[in-house]
Amino acid sequence: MMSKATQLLTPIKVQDSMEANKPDTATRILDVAERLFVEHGFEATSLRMITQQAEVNLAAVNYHFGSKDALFESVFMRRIGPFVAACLAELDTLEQSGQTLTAEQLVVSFIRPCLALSKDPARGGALFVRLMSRTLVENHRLLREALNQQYSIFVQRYTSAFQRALPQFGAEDIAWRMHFAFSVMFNAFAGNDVLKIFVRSQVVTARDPDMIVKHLVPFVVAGLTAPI
Amino acid sequence: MMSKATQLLTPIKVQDSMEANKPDTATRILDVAERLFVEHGFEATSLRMITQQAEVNLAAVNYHFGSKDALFESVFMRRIGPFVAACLAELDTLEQSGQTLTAEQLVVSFIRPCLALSKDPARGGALFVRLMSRTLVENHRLLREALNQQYSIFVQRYTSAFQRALPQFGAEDIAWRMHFAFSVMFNAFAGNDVLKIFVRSQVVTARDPDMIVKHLVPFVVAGLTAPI
DNA sequence: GTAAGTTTCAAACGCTTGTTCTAAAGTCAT
DNA sequence: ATGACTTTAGAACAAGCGTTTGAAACTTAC
Repeated sequence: MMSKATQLLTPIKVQDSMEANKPDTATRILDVAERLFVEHGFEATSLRMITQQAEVNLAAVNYHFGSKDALFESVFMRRIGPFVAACLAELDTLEQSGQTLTAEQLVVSFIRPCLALSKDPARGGALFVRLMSRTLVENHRLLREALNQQYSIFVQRYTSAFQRALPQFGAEDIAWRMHFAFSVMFNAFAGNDVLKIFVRSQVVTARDPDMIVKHLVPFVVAGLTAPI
Repeated sequence: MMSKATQLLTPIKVQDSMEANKPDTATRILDVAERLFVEHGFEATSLRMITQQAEVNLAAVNYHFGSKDALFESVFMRRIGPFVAACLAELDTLEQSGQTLTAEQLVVSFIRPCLALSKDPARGGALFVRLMSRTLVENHRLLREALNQQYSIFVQRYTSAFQRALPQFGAEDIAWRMHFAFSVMFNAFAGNDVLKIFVRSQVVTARDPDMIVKHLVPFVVAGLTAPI
């Protein structure tokens, strides 16, 4: 297997324009695995399902990624870095303006990257948010180990930003409200409509991202800023 | 296998007080399966894990329930009926008072049964709410088929109640806000803290149900009633 | 053209899965 | 105690799982 450093130095291969403009093996595996992990979950997705749909050999997964666990980690890591970076960039821009930030601005700084993600199929579209919500509820090894401290800066930055935006609340109140706020935002973009447990289809099944935002922002901001 | 009708007519068996006051085979399977389905998910829970922990024979699951799928359905159905009934009973009590209901009253009418569930180990404690959130994100066959229309009364009752409590909003706005409200309430009781993706432990890990409610109600009510 | 390195491929490995089968054990009314 | 019925028990089943192997095919550099 090519090392990671070697990969970066390798010149980009020009594809035969005739038959295959499809991406290379590893990328095809990542794309298919991402979709199937979201649709069926980690355990219910077999390597044979992945390799068949990606049109690669069964052994290719273990060759390129080492194991099914490592494949999941690669799928997740491919997206989370750019996503967190996008959120932090939004925060940077806001804070550089010097003005006192509102809760709404902070909410939007998180929602905007979600929205961009939802509209960009090249970055997996809305799949990654759904993958995160699945990964969360499936309580993956990945979350308890590798990932845990690596992106803690995300929560730290938002926590201190919200503490400055909502100085009337104590640290514990802020933590609770952030928990609720991010919970509803994540699930909104992931399309987890709890009420669909009880009825066949809700209005949310349309899932126009702009529509989500339009209704989501007032709800979350009101919840965050409500007097105790 | 005993038919369902026969089961209801069978007199309750007096247990030997000496060694086994543990419940009968089917109940023990249901209890263990409920816990393991919540902990590991449906696919990652094997019948052998269940039967070993329940201290019953492997074949007992297929004998009493027919299949693993049917076992899951039984686990779910055992809880959902009483839960929905509790919510509707709260609604009945409120509406019989004749007064105009507030959004907060409606929120509490849902939260109170969640709270009662969380505090009653005999009814699975907080497990059932977690099971629902897992079932939702795992997109189970059960939800797409059997369950779907059976408890639609739940959503109907809350929808019309919220429409009366918040007459300033249109039907679509109500639907969106209910989607958000129930999303955050479910995830709060299920303990799904999205931010724990990024940091090791949040304040929520304590999970004192009364603490959840104290912070949850103001957030949800503010979100529901916020001007558009 | 040769050799070294990289990637693909088919086949097989040992293991676990849900389910089934048949016999044994237990329960209960007559 | 007999016979009908219900429940438990251990063993086995075919099928699917993640992973490994070794050779073939391809690519790249000299």
